[in-house]
Amino acid sequence: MAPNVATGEALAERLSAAGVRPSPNRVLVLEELAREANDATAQEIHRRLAKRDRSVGLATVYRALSAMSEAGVVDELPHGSNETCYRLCGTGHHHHLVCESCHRVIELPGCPARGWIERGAAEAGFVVTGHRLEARGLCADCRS
Amino acid sequence: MAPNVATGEALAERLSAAGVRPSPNRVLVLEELAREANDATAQEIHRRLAKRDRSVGLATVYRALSAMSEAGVVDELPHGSNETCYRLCGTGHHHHLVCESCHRVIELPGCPARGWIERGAAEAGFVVTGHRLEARGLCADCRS
DNA sequence: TTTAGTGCAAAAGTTTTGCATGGTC
DNA sequence: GACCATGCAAAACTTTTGCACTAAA
Repeated sequence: MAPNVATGEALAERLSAAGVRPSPNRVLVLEELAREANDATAQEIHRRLAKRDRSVGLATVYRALSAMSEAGVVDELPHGSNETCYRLCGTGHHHHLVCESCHRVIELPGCPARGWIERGAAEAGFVVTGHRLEARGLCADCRS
Repeated sequence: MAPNVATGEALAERLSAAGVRPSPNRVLVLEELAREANDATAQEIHRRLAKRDRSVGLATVYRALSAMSEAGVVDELPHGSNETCYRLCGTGHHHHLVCESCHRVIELPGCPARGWIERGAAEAGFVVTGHRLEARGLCADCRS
């Protein structure tokens, strides 16, 4: 089954709501991301769209992801490598558990870190603007 | 004052202990990192060494940082941008609070996330191999 | 008519690799 | 000699930018 069932229209609305004009290409990029349960790079999305005869210029893919990430429509998951991964996630505050081997992504809802960070930050005279928590592991499939 | 007072010898020992042969160039790179309270990229280290007439080939800097990071001697802090930052940190488990404006780095000792991750992972059938938590904020200086 | 979006090619920037050389065990 | 570390230059890649063109408000 499709990992993230969402029509183009629903996704377009999501863009509008976030203040990003839902141009055809942006919706295509977001659709492609919605078909992927895990994460994907700009290059991957570009390649996949091309394979489906929905080719979108690479620069446009980058610009689209950038805009959507800025607007909070997609998450940026920079897990270590030198390419940026993107994912279409749930809307609540959550963190990620990523399989090191197959890149499967699990959302962990909630957060254990907020208060802890605030306390440490106050001590150091910092004002916290955000945080990211990412866990690595091996999924059941990749362990066997 | 030097942010991280450490002689070349002490650093060399640290490398040996981690199973990285303390070649002169590796020690130079590590020394340069020790002079920096916050974080630095491979390019920065390369540039700074050159300025101090201790020039080390760029490829060597990359290879050194790679090896030391692998061995756990230095931390890799991939905070978003497309360049990798490195830092010479304390040895205990800790996380980082980074100033968005000046890149000042504070270590927050301890960890609020371990148990929480383990619980979520067990539910999803994952085995956890590690995690990273990074907080962003503004330091006192940058707020004024 | 004015603005925003797009494709293409070129540019910029970081990181990696190949290879020849020199040092070390 | 075998192995590791190194420098240099070239390559590989990802991402950004400039520019001309098109579609849309």
